[in-house]
This record gives sequence, C-alpha cells and structure tokens, in this order.
Amino acid sequence: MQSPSPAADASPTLVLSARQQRLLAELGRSDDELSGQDLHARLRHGPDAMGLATVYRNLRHLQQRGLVRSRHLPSGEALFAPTERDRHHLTCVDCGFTLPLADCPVHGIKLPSAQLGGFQPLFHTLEFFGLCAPCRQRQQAP
Amino acid sequence: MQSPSPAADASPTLVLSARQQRLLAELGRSDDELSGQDLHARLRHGPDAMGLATVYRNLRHLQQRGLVRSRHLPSGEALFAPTERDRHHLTCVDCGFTLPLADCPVHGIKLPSAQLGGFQPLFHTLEFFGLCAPCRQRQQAP
DNA sequence: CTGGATGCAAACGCTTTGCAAATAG
DNA sequence: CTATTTGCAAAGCGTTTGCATCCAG
Repeated sequence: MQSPSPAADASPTLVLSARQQRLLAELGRSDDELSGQDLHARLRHGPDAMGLATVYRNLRHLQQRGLVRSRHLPSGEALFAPTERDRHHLTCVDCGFTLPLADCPVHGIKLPSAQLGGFQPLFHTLEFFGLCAPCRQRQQAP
Repeated sequence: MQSPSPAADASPTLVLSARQQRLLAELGRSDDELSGQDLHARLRHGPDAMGLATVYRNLRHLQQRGLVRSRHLPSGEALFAPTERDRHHLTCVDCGFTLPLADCPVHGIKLPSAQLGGFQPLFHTLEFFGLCAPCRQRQQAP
C-alpha cells in the first residue's frame, strides 16, 4: 500500500544544504560505511573544507530526514551510510571482526501500523553478533 | 546464601562467576534494558557491592557467551538485556522517543551457512528508526 | 602459592556544545 | 539587517584500562 511512486523526490522537505549534499555524495562514493571522523578526514581539505562539528551536525540532519542511516560499533563509534543501501553485518563479539551479509532479511518489511504509534519509519539497523572461528577456539581452550 | 553445593545442572562451558550470575539475574528482573550505569547503580550497594569496571567487564563476558545482548542508543550509550529476550524498538531520530515492538520480525531466522564464514551466531539487534508524530510536524513547519 | 577477579581513578575517544565570526537572503 | 550556519576548541559522556590488592582454588 505504501508503494513509493518512482517520482524522484516529492518529499515535503528536501532542502539540503551544499554541505549536506556533499556528505551524502561522499557516503555514496564509499563502498563501506564511514564514521564521522572518516568523513571529516575526507572533507577537511579542498576548496570548501568542512569542520568536524559541521560534519556531525549535518550528518544528524541527514539522518533526521531519513537519507542517512547510522549503526554503532560495539566501541560506540557510529558508522554512516546512505539509507538506500540496505546492508548488514555479522560481527564477532570478541575480536570485532566484521563480515558483511549478502542480503537483508527484513528487506521491504512492513510494520503493522498498529505498532507504529504515529511513527514514520525511515530506516532500520540489523546486526548479527557471534563468535568467529578463531575466537571460538580461543574461548574453549584458553 | 545460595546453594553452593554441586549443582545438578553442570552445563558445559557455562562457567559463570557469582558476579556474572548476579548481573544476569538483575537484567532478567528488569522489564527494560539496562545500561552499564544502571546496573552499577543497582549493584553498588549491598553486602557484595560491584564496581563500575566490574560491571562492564562481566557484561562483556556475558555478551561473549551469548547470554546478554546489547544495543546502542543513538547517543552511544549501550543498553543490555538477556539474549533470550527478543525485543526490538522503534526510535525517533529526532527526539529519541522509543517504542517497543510487539514481536521480532526476524525471530528464529537462520542465516545461510555460506554467509556465516565460520561464525557462530549468538544474537542480533534490530532497530527501526523514524520520526514520531510530534517531531514530524515540527520538522515540516518550524 | 598462583592466576584470575576487583576497585579505584585516571585515561580515552567519539561526539556535542558555546560562542563569535562568516554567510545567506 | 536578521536568521543560519560554520569553525574552533573546550567540555561532556559512557566506557576502558593500569595497577595494586584481594580472593578462590
């Protein structure tokens, strides 16, 4: 029912600043998710350098518009990626090694509107955790 | 105060220290997830007080054994809950308001072993993000 | 007696915020 | 000119770590 029309962007509020567009472009350019620090490192130089605070501030704006998604590493560091990219991971709870998953198990899932409570869903995060082979062995025979 | 006698259920690889059992019990006692700080607040007093570092250290051990799961708030704070509890949330990216979901869309999901890469899955985190009604209005008409 | 667990407090790293200057409209 | 946005650096915050001590086995 909520089939999105192919219309590019009829979003009510699509006012992206130049900085925000640049962040979004940079995220799109990268195959992997990028942390705030990563983005700052990539955008600090050039003709229109961007400060760290600005990176974070605009990242938040993008996220609030549903254009960017973030996931937190066990370390607490946040990684950002375009919302359109629906990729998830398998992470070792011991050493932190990460394996990207091929597809998203909840892709296109639709939450019962009864559970939405007026929310407008923008994106989701799904991460699997476990023990990688080396760490599993190390745990069983220290 | 407990029965230190040779427990009947001598489960293999289930060597939990008293501290770890206490953390697990405290998590089980709570309806909601608890942060490291929360747990410390609850376990700092009493006959067998537990320091903050110990809370975090044992929380990690429990997590590495798959008995406890953690999710990170957008703020970076980590919330812990027993792995058995399979509850997820819908969080507002703007104000942070959180709504628990009734059921887990990926409950009992089985990842293709081809994708596991030797991993032993322990638990997953699934969180939905969006805009709650009040924030959506505020965003459209500031 | 030996290895692991614990407390305390300092250290850490990422993120946020205060404030004045720069910029947009 | 008023309203925003930005930079810089300081502050904030939960979490982690070093180290001496304590406990179990």
